[in-house]
Amino acid sequence: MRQDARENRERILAAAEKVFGAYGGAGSTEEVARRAGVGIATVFRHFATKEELIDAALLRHLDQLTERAEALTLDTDRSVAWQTLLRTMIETGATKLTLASTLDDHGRLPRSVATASNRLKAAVAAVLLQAQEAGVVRPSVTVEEVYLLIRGLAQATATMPVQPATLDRAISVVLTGLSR
Amino acid sequence: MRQDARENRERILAAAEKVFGAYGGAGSTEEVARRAGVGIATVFRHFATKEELIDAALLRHLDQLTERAEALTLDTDRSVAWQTLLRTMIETGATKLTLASTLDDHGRLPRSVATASNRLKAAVAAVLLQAQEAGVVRPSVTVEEVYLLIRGLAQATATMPVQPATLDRAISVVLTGLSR
Amino acid sequence: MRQDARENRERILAAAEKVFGAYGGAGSTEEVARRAGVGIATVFRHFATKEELIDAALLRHLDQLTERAEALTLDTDRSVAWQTLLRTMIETGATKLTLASTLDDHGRLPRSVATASNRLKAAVAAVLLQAQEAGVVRPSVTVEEVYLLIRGLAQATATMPVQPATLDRAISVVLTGLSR
Amino acid sequence: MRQDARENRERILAAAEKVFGAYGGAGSTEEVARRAGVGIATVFRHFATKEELIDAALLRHLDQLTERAEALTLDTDRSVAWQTLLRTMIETGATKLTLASTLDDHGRLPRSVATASNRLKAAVAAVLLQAQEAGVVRPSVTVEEVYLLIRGLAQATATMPVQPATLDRAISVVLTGLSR
DNA sequence: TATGAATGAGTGTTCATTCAT
DNA sequence: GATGAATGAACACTCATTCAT
Repeated sequence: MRQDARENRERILAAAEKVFGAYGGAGSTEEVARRAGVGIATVFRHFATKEELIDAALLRHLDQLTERAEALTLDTDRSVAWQTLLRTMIETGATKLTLASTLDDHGRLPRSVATASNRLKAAVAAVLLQAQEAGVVRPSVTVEEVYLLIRGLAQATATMPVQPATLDRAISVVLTGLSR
Repeated sequence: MRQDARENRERILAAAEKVFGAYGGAGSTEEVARRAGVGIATVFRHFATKEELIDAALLRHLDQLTERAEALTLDTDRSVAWQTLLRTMIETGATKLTLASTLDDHGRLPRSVATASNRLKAAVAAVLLQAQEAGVVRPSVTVEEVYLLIRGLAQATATMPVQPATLDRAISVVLTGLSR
Repeated sequence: MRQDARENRERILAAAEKVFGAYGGAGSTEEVARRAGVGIATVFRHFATKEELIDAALLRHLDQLTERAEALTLDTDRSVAWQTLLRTMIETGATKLTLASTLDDHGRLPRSVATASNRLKAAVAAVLLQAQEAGVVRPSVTVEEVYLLIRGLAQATATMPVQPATLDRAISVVLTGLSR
Repeated sequence: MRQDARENRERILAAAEKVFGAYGGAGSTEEVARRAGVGIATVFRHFATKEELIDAALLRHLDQLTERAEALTLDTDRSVAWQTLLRTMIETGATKLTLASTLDDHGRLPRSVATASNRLKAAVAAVLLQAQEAGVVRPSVTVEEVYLLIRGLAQATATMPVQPATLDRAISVVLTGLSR
């Protein structure tokens, strides 16, 4: 039964990511259950609260991004690694869920998510440092503003259809602005 | 009583701007009524529908921003005008733009709002052009990416507390990136 | 001003008859005001309560019918007078309003309406008596059942579209049933 | 819990029949819930809409009447069967038919209800035919006017208190009128 | 005096969460 | 352990009635 439970949990989280990603906190828990192919009570057995569910989905998402960022640390071409990181984070929409949960209860994001967020920030910082060492990014740049810029573009593209070319140009502007 | 009605309308719009700005479409109409100090039915007498209310608040906001942008066109120091515009839009536009984009996302966005949105974009384009003529911004830059960058930072700061210094640095990055 | 008030009162009553006749007690007071071309407050100045308004409209209607019935008493051909009365009462939909008000507060119709109703019943009784004297209606018949039959057909035709031919046949059945 | 749900559904329908029968479409869904002894949401889980609930209650009622009418077809004494049918439909059908007709008036009346209504009319036609064959009813009579007369008396008795004796006499008039 | 704006109680409906099977 | 039914609090919206001009 452990196995089944695990699978259910995964299915629920995946469904939650889609639902809350698409509709924000306005997405309904029943919709999540439906997409996951389980009963509503099962969702609540795994996650006591809607908020908890959103947070868990967010966590999963952040962890996945962290993994990717850490993988990029090993990349040899640091300029490429740096650009790839930015693009990846922006495009996978890291923050659709941040948006959802944050708007909901304004400013109260639970410790676990904060931690995951910091872990991600650290991973980004690592890649950033390498980029700075490689001279691709100005030394005075901090992770904070980088993170803010990434989150901004991620949210903006997540909430509105954006021409790929336009996004490219925006990213270019940021990369240029960071380089000197 | 025409006068009273006008005043109430204004109070309601102001309240709506706060409420929907803070909580997005999830904000409740009753909360708007409470903050405006009127009965719930009064809100609905002025705006037949929650959506209509949101749209009206949005419109008002966009118009205010447009006005500011147009005023900046007359500024003599174009570099300052340019920087001021960005900062203003990011700082004050924050939540309203989030809301606008949320509505847009799901295909809503009535003509009037779309029009106001375009008017604003045109005003921004005007200031941008002057900045380019003054050599403050690279000629190849388009309003589109500028707009995207503004919206991104606006949304990001709206949905999460951001250190003012961090925002400043992020804006600097953007300004630099746009300048060359 | 007396004159204006009178006119308004009439206009309001006429509008009320239409509105409540068509939608029953579900018709809205504002709709009445609109159709009467007056402000809502004017309606309430004339009739303190929605119920009062409905009752007044009903009253007017009953009085008009009574007048017609009394006129028919003077008719020389009593068979024709009798048939005409039935037809008239059924077709003018005497009871649309009865229905409306009665359903609303179930069983509580105010004295004034009861009185008017009785006056009408008396007028009908007069015509009935003449018909009985003329041998057109069986002597054992009472106003009560006649009234009930009229009200029934009136309500039925008022609440559903009925083929004129069908109504004619139904009336014939009643006339026949009453005659022997 | 299938069982419980079934029971609740029945309880809700029974309550709806009472409430809407008595107050028409003006009856409130909450009142239905209260009488059924369930929460309001339970009502809406079973019937997604007030209208759906009304329709379902109507359907149930029409089906019950049809059943009774069909049973009467088997009766040996056709005169008695005929009289019983009329009486039954007028006395029990009262409010539900009012309701049905009200809905119909405004063009509602979903297919399922229309179908049930036609089935009932067919059943009545069958009993009528037998009565005509038995010489109890004139051959030229149509279901249409019979139906209209029934509906009329049903509605009239539903909307106003009527002396049983008076109703009896009215029914007698109709029966006589139909017989020759 | 007539008007139109304001009001709050009420209605249908939804949704996160709990309970019985 | 999983299910789906039940629940009540909340929300958008309506309407008879009152108030200020």
